[in-house]
Amino acid sequence: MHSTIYDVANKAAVSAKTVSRVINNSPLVAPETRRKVMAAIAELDFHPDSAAKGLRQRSRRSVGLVIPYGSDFVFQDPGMWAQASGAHRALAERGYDLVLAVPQTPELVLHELSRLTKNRTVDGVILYAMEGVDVLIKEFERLHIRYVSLSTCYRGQKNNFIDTDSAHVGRIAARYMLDQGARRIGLIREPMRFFEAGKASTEQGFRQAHLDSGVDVDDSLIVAGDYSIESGYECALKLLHSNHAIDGILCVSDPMALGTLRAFRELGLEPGVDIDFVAGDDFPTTRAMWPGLTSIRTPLTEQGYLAGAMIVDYIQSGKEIPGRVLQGELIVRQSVRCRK
Amino acid sequence: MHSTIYDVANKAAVSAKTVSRVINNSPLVAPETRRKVMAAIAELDFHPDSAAKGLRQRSRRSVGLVIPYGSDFVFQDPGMWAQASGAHRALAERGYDLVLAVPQTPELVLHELSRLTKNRTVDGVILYAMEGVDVLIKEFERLHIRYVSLSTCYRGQKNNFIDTDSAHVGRIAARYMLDQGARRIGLIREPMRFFEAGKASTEQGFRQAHLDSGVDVDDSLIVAGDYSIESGYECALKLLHSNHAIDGILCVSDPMALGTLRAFRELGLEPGVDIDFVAGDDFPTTRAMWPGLTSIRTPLTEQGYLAGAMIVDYIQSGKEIPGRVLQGELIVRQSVRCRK
DNA sequence: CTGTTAGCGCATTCAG
DNA sequence: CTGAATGCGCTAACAG
Repeated sequence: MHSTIYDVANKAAVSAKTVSRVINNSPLVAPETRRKVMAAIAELDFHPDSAAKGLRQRSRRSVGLVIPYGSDFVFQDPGMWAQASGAHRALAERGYDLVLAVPQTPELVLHELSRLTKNRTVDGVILYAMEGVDVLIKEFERLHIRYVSLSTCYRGQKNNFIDTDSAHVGRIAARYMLDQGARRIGLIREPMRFFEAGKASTEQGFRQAHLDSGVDVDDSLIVAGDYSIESGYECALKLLHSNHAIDGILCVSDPMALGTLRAFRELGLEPGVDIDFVAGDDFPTTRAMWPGLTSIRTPLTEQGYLAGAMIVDYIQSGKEIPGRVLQGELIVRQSVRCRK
Repeated sequence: MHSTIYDVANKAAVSAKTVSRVINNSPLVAPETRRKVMAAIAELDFHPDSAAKGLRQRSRRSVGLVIPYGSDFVFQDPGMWAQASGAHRALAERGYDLVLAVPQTPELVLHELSRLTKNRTVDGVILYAMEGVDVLIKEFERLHIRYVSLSTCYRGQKNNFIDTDSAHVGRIAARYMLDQGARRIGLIREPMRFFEAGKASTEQGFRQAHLDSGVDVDDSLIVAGDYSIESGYECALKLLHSNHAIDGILCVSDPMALGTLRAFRELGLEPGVDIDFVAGDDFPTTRAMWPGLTSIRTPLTEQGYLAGAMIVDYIQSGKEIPGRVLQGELIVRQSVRCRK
């Protein structure tokens, strides 16, 4: 039913090895021979068996994308999909397939990774760095599992990661709001222990911006959400109902920004009119729902793309690659009032 | 570096075949032998090579998920994630990996599928049925590519699909609105030529409900969106700005519902107070952003799950499986007024 | 219950 | 430039 390299060799009246050379683009084939072989391949609709090839070449040409927090989280966070999208594209361009691995509990992560890598289903993995992965990474290094992490896995990590600079966006967003005249800004930040402890948080940049502007930070105006819409809603209500007069809110993620907008709506507040607001992520959902929101744009798709490119480099070269840190930017629209 | 089945056999002082039996859970192994082999496996940290196994057994234990419309669409539609999530879980439970295939253009779909299936990277595929796939399906059948489609690919398809009944939800949603006293309902429906031509649309159910209630349908109140937030916004504005007095809006998808809510907000309309509204999909985004919306809930995660289960059945049995149609339901909350 | 033989489909020697 | 032999790691088919 499926034809093999020998069928092609027979039809083209050459040896199997010659066919092999043709399909692997070896230059050591006479043009005429190549033509004959190509014709036979087309005629038989021959596709080299990836398992046989992988067995021989010890490479599966595929990469696992591992997200250690269960389907519900993965499949609902748009940021994760942006990263996955970028990774998929980089891999596809390089001839690698993307295998999704979504362990249902954190305990299963290492098991899943062992399976995928040790049985050579994949040549390497891209993994989402969250609190707790540092212990896994030690295992990976011991086991020579090739990985690239999205964000850093442990303090001082030098290689094999693509990170985004949270402190930077916190700083530029807060500075902008302060420059426009806001004085009491509420911050809805990422969860307290989501990333590894060494990673600079949005809050650090937020505080730095205040320091730079000579404005005091009120600790009670800093609250941490869990990236969900609900938590954005609750954090915003908490800030808005506190008896401190809030000037504006800076919210670091898109779903949480949506929750904040719900709180605004319920309280009859219009962002850019009654209160300053900087939203996170700048994803289509919020952008299209509330046009004109000034937002933080983090290059998540690019992060995924670079991670895909990096893991392939690593796999093919065998050499670890220095990590990279990406900078987000502030997209200024109309939700922060100018009162200078 | 990696140990093989022979290393294990040596250490356990048995033959390779016996090791093979142990790792494949054959009952034909003495308990004591099994114990010895297991110990050797653990000691050597042995994992059978998936390529070698696949080559021998002619099965890769993986399934492709093919979405023929490019990354941008795929990675942004929450309904797609829900389906992907369900499919992933079903496959994981059955020991199959999920390989993502996202051809960047419709023309590349067949090529991508050929590659994945003919070179045996995957044992079968789950594919998203959209207009145009019917020609692909003929190819698949000719090539014996095993597939299960999400929704039907061509009129009269009997096997290998998991569909959802659009007409049904259109009918129950419209009937409910009519029962509550709405008389001029705008419908924001799915794109006109998104699914195969034979598939009953929401509009058909919508019309049937009107027929059942003896209420005339005004054709100008039926508009088709493209599943995006923007199109929901534009469709809603079109309906609301028409000089027909609109009672309510029925919107079949969640992102379009979000766009509709933006239109409501801009016009100062409160759903459930100033206008009736039934939203689509009932995804977290809209549900958490606007609590209290009466919504259509389509079991998309279940659809993906069943598709994953079905493709594995098909792969393992070699027999085509009769298709299934899933019914959505109406989740009644507070966005439709009762005026009886 | 266990072992031997052979070969899945391809690519790597090493010769021509 | 081309081909013959050999084996990647595993498991069917057959013995015992």
